[in-house]
Amino acid sequence: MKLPPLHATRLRRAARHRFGWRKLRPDQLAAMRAVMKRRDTLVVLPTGAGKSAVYQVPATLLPGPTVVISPLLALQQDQIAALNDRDRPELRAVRISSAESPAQQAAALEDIRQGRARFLFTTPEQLSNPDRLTEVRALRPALVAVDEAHCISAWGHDFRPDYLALGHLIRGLGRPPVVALTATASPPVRDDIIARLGLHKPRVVVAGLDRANLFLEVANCATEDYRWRRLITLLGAEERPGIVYVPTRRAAEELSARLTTAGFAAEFYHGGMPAGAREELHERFLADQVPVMVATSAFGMGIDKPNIRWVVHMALPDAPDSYLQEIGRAGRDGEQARALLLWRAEDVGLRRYFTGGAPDPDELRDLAALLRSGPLSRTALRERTGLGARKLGQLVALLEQVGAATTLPNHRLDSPQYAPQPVDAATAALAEAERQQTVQRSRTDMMRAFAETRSCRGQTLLAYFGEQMPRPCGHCDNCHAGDGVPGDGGTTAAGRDPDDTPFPVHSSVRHPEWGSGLVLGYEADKMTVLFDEVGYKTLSVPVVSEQGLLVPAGD
DNA sequence: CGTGCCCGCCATAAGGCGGGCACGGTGCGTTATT
Repeated sequence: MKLPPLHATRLRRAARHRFGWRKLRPDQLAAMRAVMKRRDTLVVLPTGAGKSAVYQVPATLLPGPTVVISPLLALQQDQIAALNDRDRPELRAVRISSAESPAQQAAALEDIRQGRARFLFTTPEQLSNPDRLTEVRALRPALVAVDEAHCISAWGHDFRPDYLALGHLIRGLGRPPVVALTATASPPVRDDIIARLGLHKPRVVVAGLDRANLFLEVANCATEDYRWRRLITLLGAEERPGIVYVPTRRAAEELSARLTTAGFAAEFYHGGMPAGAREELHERFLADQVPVMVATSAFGMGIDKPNIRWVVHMALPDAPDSYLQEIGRAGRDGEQARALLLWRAEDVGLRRYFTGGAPDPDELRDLAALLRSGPLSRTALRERTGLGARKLGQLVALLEQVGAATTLPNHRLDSPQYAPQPVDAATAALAEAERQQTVQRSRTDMMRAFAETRSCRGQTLLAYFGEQMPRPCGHCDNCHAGDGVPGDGGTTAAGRDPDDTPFPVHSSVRHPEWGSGLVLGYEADKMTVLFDEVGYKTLSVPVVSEQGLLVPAGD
């Protein structure tokens, strides 16, 4: 027997009366109900599917303010404006960040305290200040919403180290229930989010990864010139606006200039531009004043625009995670949209570079030894070791993961009580770095496999995310070329015999060489398995069956 | 890992070529200076 839909009526009423949303989709409602029951929740929904609603509607019903942790100040700005435009005190949002003066920050806290505002937007960096944490804790938040939660996994290791500590920081807030939200999270990223935030038996809601109105297309480009001509062909045929993703800042500037010269008005956007210019471009794009945006991956997070007609990639992305997120910005209005990937084998080199090489064991050892001499600030460590901030961050993160370093509340770094000897710490950290890089490389391998596959791209992409699609998607180039027409159920991939799937999806298996792994999915005669140590692998089902390569493993 | 650029080399001369080298993404916050 199913229990009656607790809270559903209240949630629907709040959505309608306070936000003007007449309908809630089942996945939204399921997530909201979990939040209402004070249960930790992880929500994976595409941009524009009403992710924000999942925390905003329950927030208006809970007895206390909601702390929203969101990675980008520009993104927060839009979300705050959207809430405050409704001009209802129970929806008012304030913010604490480096963009506010101390007086403004005090006023924001006071507004929450007095019940004049319900949402407090902030960053992990703010909360990592102990005084700040105490102030926010004193507000007795009823809910913590972590927006763009995949950043924990993507940025935590070195880029924004405070993301790594977010779980501890939330505990420091008195550990209210947590709802984590993201548009793309493959199984290991989900696990990472759950582990790092310390979510307790979370309700996981995943929906809408397949986008039927998005046509997926890939072209392997033998030359740079061919890549350019394919782009021009699309620009000549399609409406505006659209986004062209390029791998480097320089490429963004050069390509937009070249396009403009060729008669296709375009702007460029990347992380090296002044904040003011970025903000202005962002707004102009939203206002339909930028027909073609040529950008690095800096552009797009939180872009909530319904009418983007196409997204072109001028290089192989680093992983299907980023790819899905970037193409997911197209066709949010439900109208037809295109995702075209123009790639070359040479693109992989840049990805290799960004993945990074092996850290220096001597540097690791010396750093571990230095930490044993007592707590030191990052600045002091930089001076003593001569390492740059980025590199030091990487090494410290690795040492933390092997128990040879710890961050104190005052931000100083210290050696834990039972830390391993520096030499052993270095060895362990090196192994950990290798494992991380192997997994990251395997993600790029999967991106390349997606680009090279001759079977349904929708199925291939979803298999990576551990979602089964029973039939070919019908909205990719390979489906349209005739392999596996959807709906007839009788040919190739669509007509797979259940006997051809020797292990259930999401079951654990063991490989003699690669160790334990998780079956993510099947498409055509291939199966995708995510191994703990070596990352993603695609195996031939007949070979696995004939040679008994995999055996079931306990969880 | 791959690309693009500079430099020097060779030597009928001019331009072509090889070696060497720099560069390559994502942003919070703080602080010193205009």
